Amino acid sequence: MAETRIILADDHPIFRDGLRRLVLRALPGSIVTEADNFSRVVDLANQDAPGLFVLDLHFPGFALEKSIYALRRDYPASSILVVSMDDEDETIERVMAQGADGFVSKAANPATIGDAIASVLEGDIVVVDAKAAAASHIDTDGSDIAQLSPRQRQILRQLVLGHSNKEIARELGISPFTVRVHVSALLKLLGVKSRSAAVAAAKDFGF
Amino acid sequence: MAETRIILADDHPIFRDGLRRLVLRALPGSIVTEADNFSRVVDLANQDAPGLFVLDLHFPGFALEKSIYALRRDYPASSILVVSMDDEDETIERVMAQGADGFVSKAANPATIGDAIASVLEGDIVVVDAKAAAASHIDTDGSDIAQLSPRQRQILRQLVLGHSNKEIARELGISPFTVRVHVSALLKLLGVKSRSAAVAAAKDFGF
DNA sequence: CGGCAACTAGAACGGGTGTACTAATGGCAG
DNA sequence: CTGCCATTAGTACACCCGTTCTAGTTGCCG
Repeated sequence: MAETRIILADDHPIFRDGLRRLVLRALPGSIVTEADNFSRVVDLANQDAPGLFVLDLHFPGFALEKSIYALRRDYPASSILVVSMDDEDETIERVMAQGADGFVSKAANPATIGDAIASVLEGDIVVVDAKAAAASHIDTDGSDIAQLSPRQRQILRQLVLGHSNKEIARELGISPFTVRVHVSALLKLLGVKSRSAAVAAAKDFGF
Repeated sequence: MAETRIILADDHPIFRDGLRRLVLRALPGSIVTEADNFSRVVDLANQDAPGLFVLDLHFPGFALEKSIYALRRDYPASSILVVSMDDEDETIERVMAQGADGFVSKAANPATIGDAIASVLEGDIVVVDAKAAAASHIDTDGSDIAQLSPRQRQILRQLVLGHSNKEIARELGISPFTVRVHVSALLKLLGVKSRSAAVAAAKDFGF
């Protein structure tokens, strides 16, 4: 719950984004900084030693047989978690032998990765290979959103843009009163009590 | 802007999540359904032929030399975009030769992938290899959020949970008046005009 | 120690939000 | 054709939100 600093390195923007979301979910209130190459990782760590490194296994400047060891030496108080596409047993062994605190396959489901992040920061040693990853049967969470009427989805999109009822009315060419009817119905369907919560729910789905 | 249906297939949950967000950004109002294996893709397409398939190159049940052709044949009106980690020239050639409408490297930055999705749906043929992907210099968008005070970040976390000022006050053990002061300051710093917009901004960052 | 920033609390005001009604229209399935 | 649902519009009411004040208390940096 503290102000843990976390340095996240991966050269694939989509993956980096996904990992940041996971970290912020697993460790609410933590401060995540990102890098897409190893020298940037070192820069960031020099500015302020993090509680945790979350590292991809293949990104510019990173060398398995050197980089983990270097971080271990220079930032002994920081935990190191490696997240990799390559989850061969041999690779995992080499990573752990270099002194990492954890290894997680990128094929693992989000909840599992989140748990691993939290555990490693607690001081545990964690290994999640492809077999332990488990097929995350696809979220039916979207079902709430999928069952909205077309107009309601349209309204929801406006809410996500932070628009007021008046602005939405102008945008869609209908009365503000009508907008309120739609919003009210929307909140009931999403099972939330305020438009802010509706925005949060929609954004969780990716809206 | 219509109600375009899109089927998204990838067996890596994090990547699938990221792609869904990209699709929903690139095509607001579209309806995205997901699959982590090819037979599920076919099931979904049979229920309702999509305007676009967004497919990973390696996932259970998918065979490059058969599956793209099969979709082309059974759903001739649907566009097909392949998104792959493997962005060798030879692989791209094989994918396009099978009749895909587009190919995008997973290393591409989100904006580029989003553009590709929109273009393919417009009927264009698009190829984005690793060289065209361009290093998406890391978003400093988070800077807005990074410069918040600890208390403000704490308040923001509460906003994202959809809590009212009264609830936040109870949660943090302070007066509702004080909460309003924090929220007001927060909105100014984030450059938004309402708490809903603040939630949207925070969620975009991954909060 | 003096000044600055963060956090706290409250008053006052204008406007926004959410619910509960009534009511009318158009479309589509049975 | 009839009933149901989505959409539209309005009224009324209670409550919440966001801004702008003033003002007191920390704690830290120079």
